Amino acid sequence: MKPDQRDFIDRVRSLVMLIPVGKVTTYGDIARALGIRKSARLVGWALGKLVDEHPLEVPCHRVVNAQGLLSGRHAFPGNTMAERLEQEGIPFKNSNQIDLSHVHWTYES
DNA sequence: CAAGTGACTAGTG
DNA sequence: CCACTAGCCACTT
Repeated sequence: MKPDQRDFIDRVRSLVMLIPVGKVTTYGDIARALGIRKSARLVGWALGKLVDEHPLEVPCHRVVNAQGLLSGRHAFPGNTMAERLEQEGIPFKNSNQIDLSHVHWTYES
């Protein structure tokens, strides 16, 4: 793997580690925090790598798309993503969509 | 090298 | 609210 890709993945990892328990953020929010607003797809790509490399220490399940849909649920075994969110008290609208309005966390400070 | 496909999003009608 | 689009870039075919 290329060094710049390695760096990108590591930067995504450090940002994902900041998401508080019981809160979630979106691919676009992470992309904005990295200064690459238009490349939200790459954040999803990086998360896929992270769930392979650090399935337990990086809370990749706390990242959903801008509509609250669990678009990454297939990268986890079985129903792990929804189970972890449920465990943390995230309010669901239905089986694969959460209610972002009360638990949406961002990097603005 | 060309074209299709995503863990995406904001804009437009 | 839904459908469609452009922009994005790694990866596969």
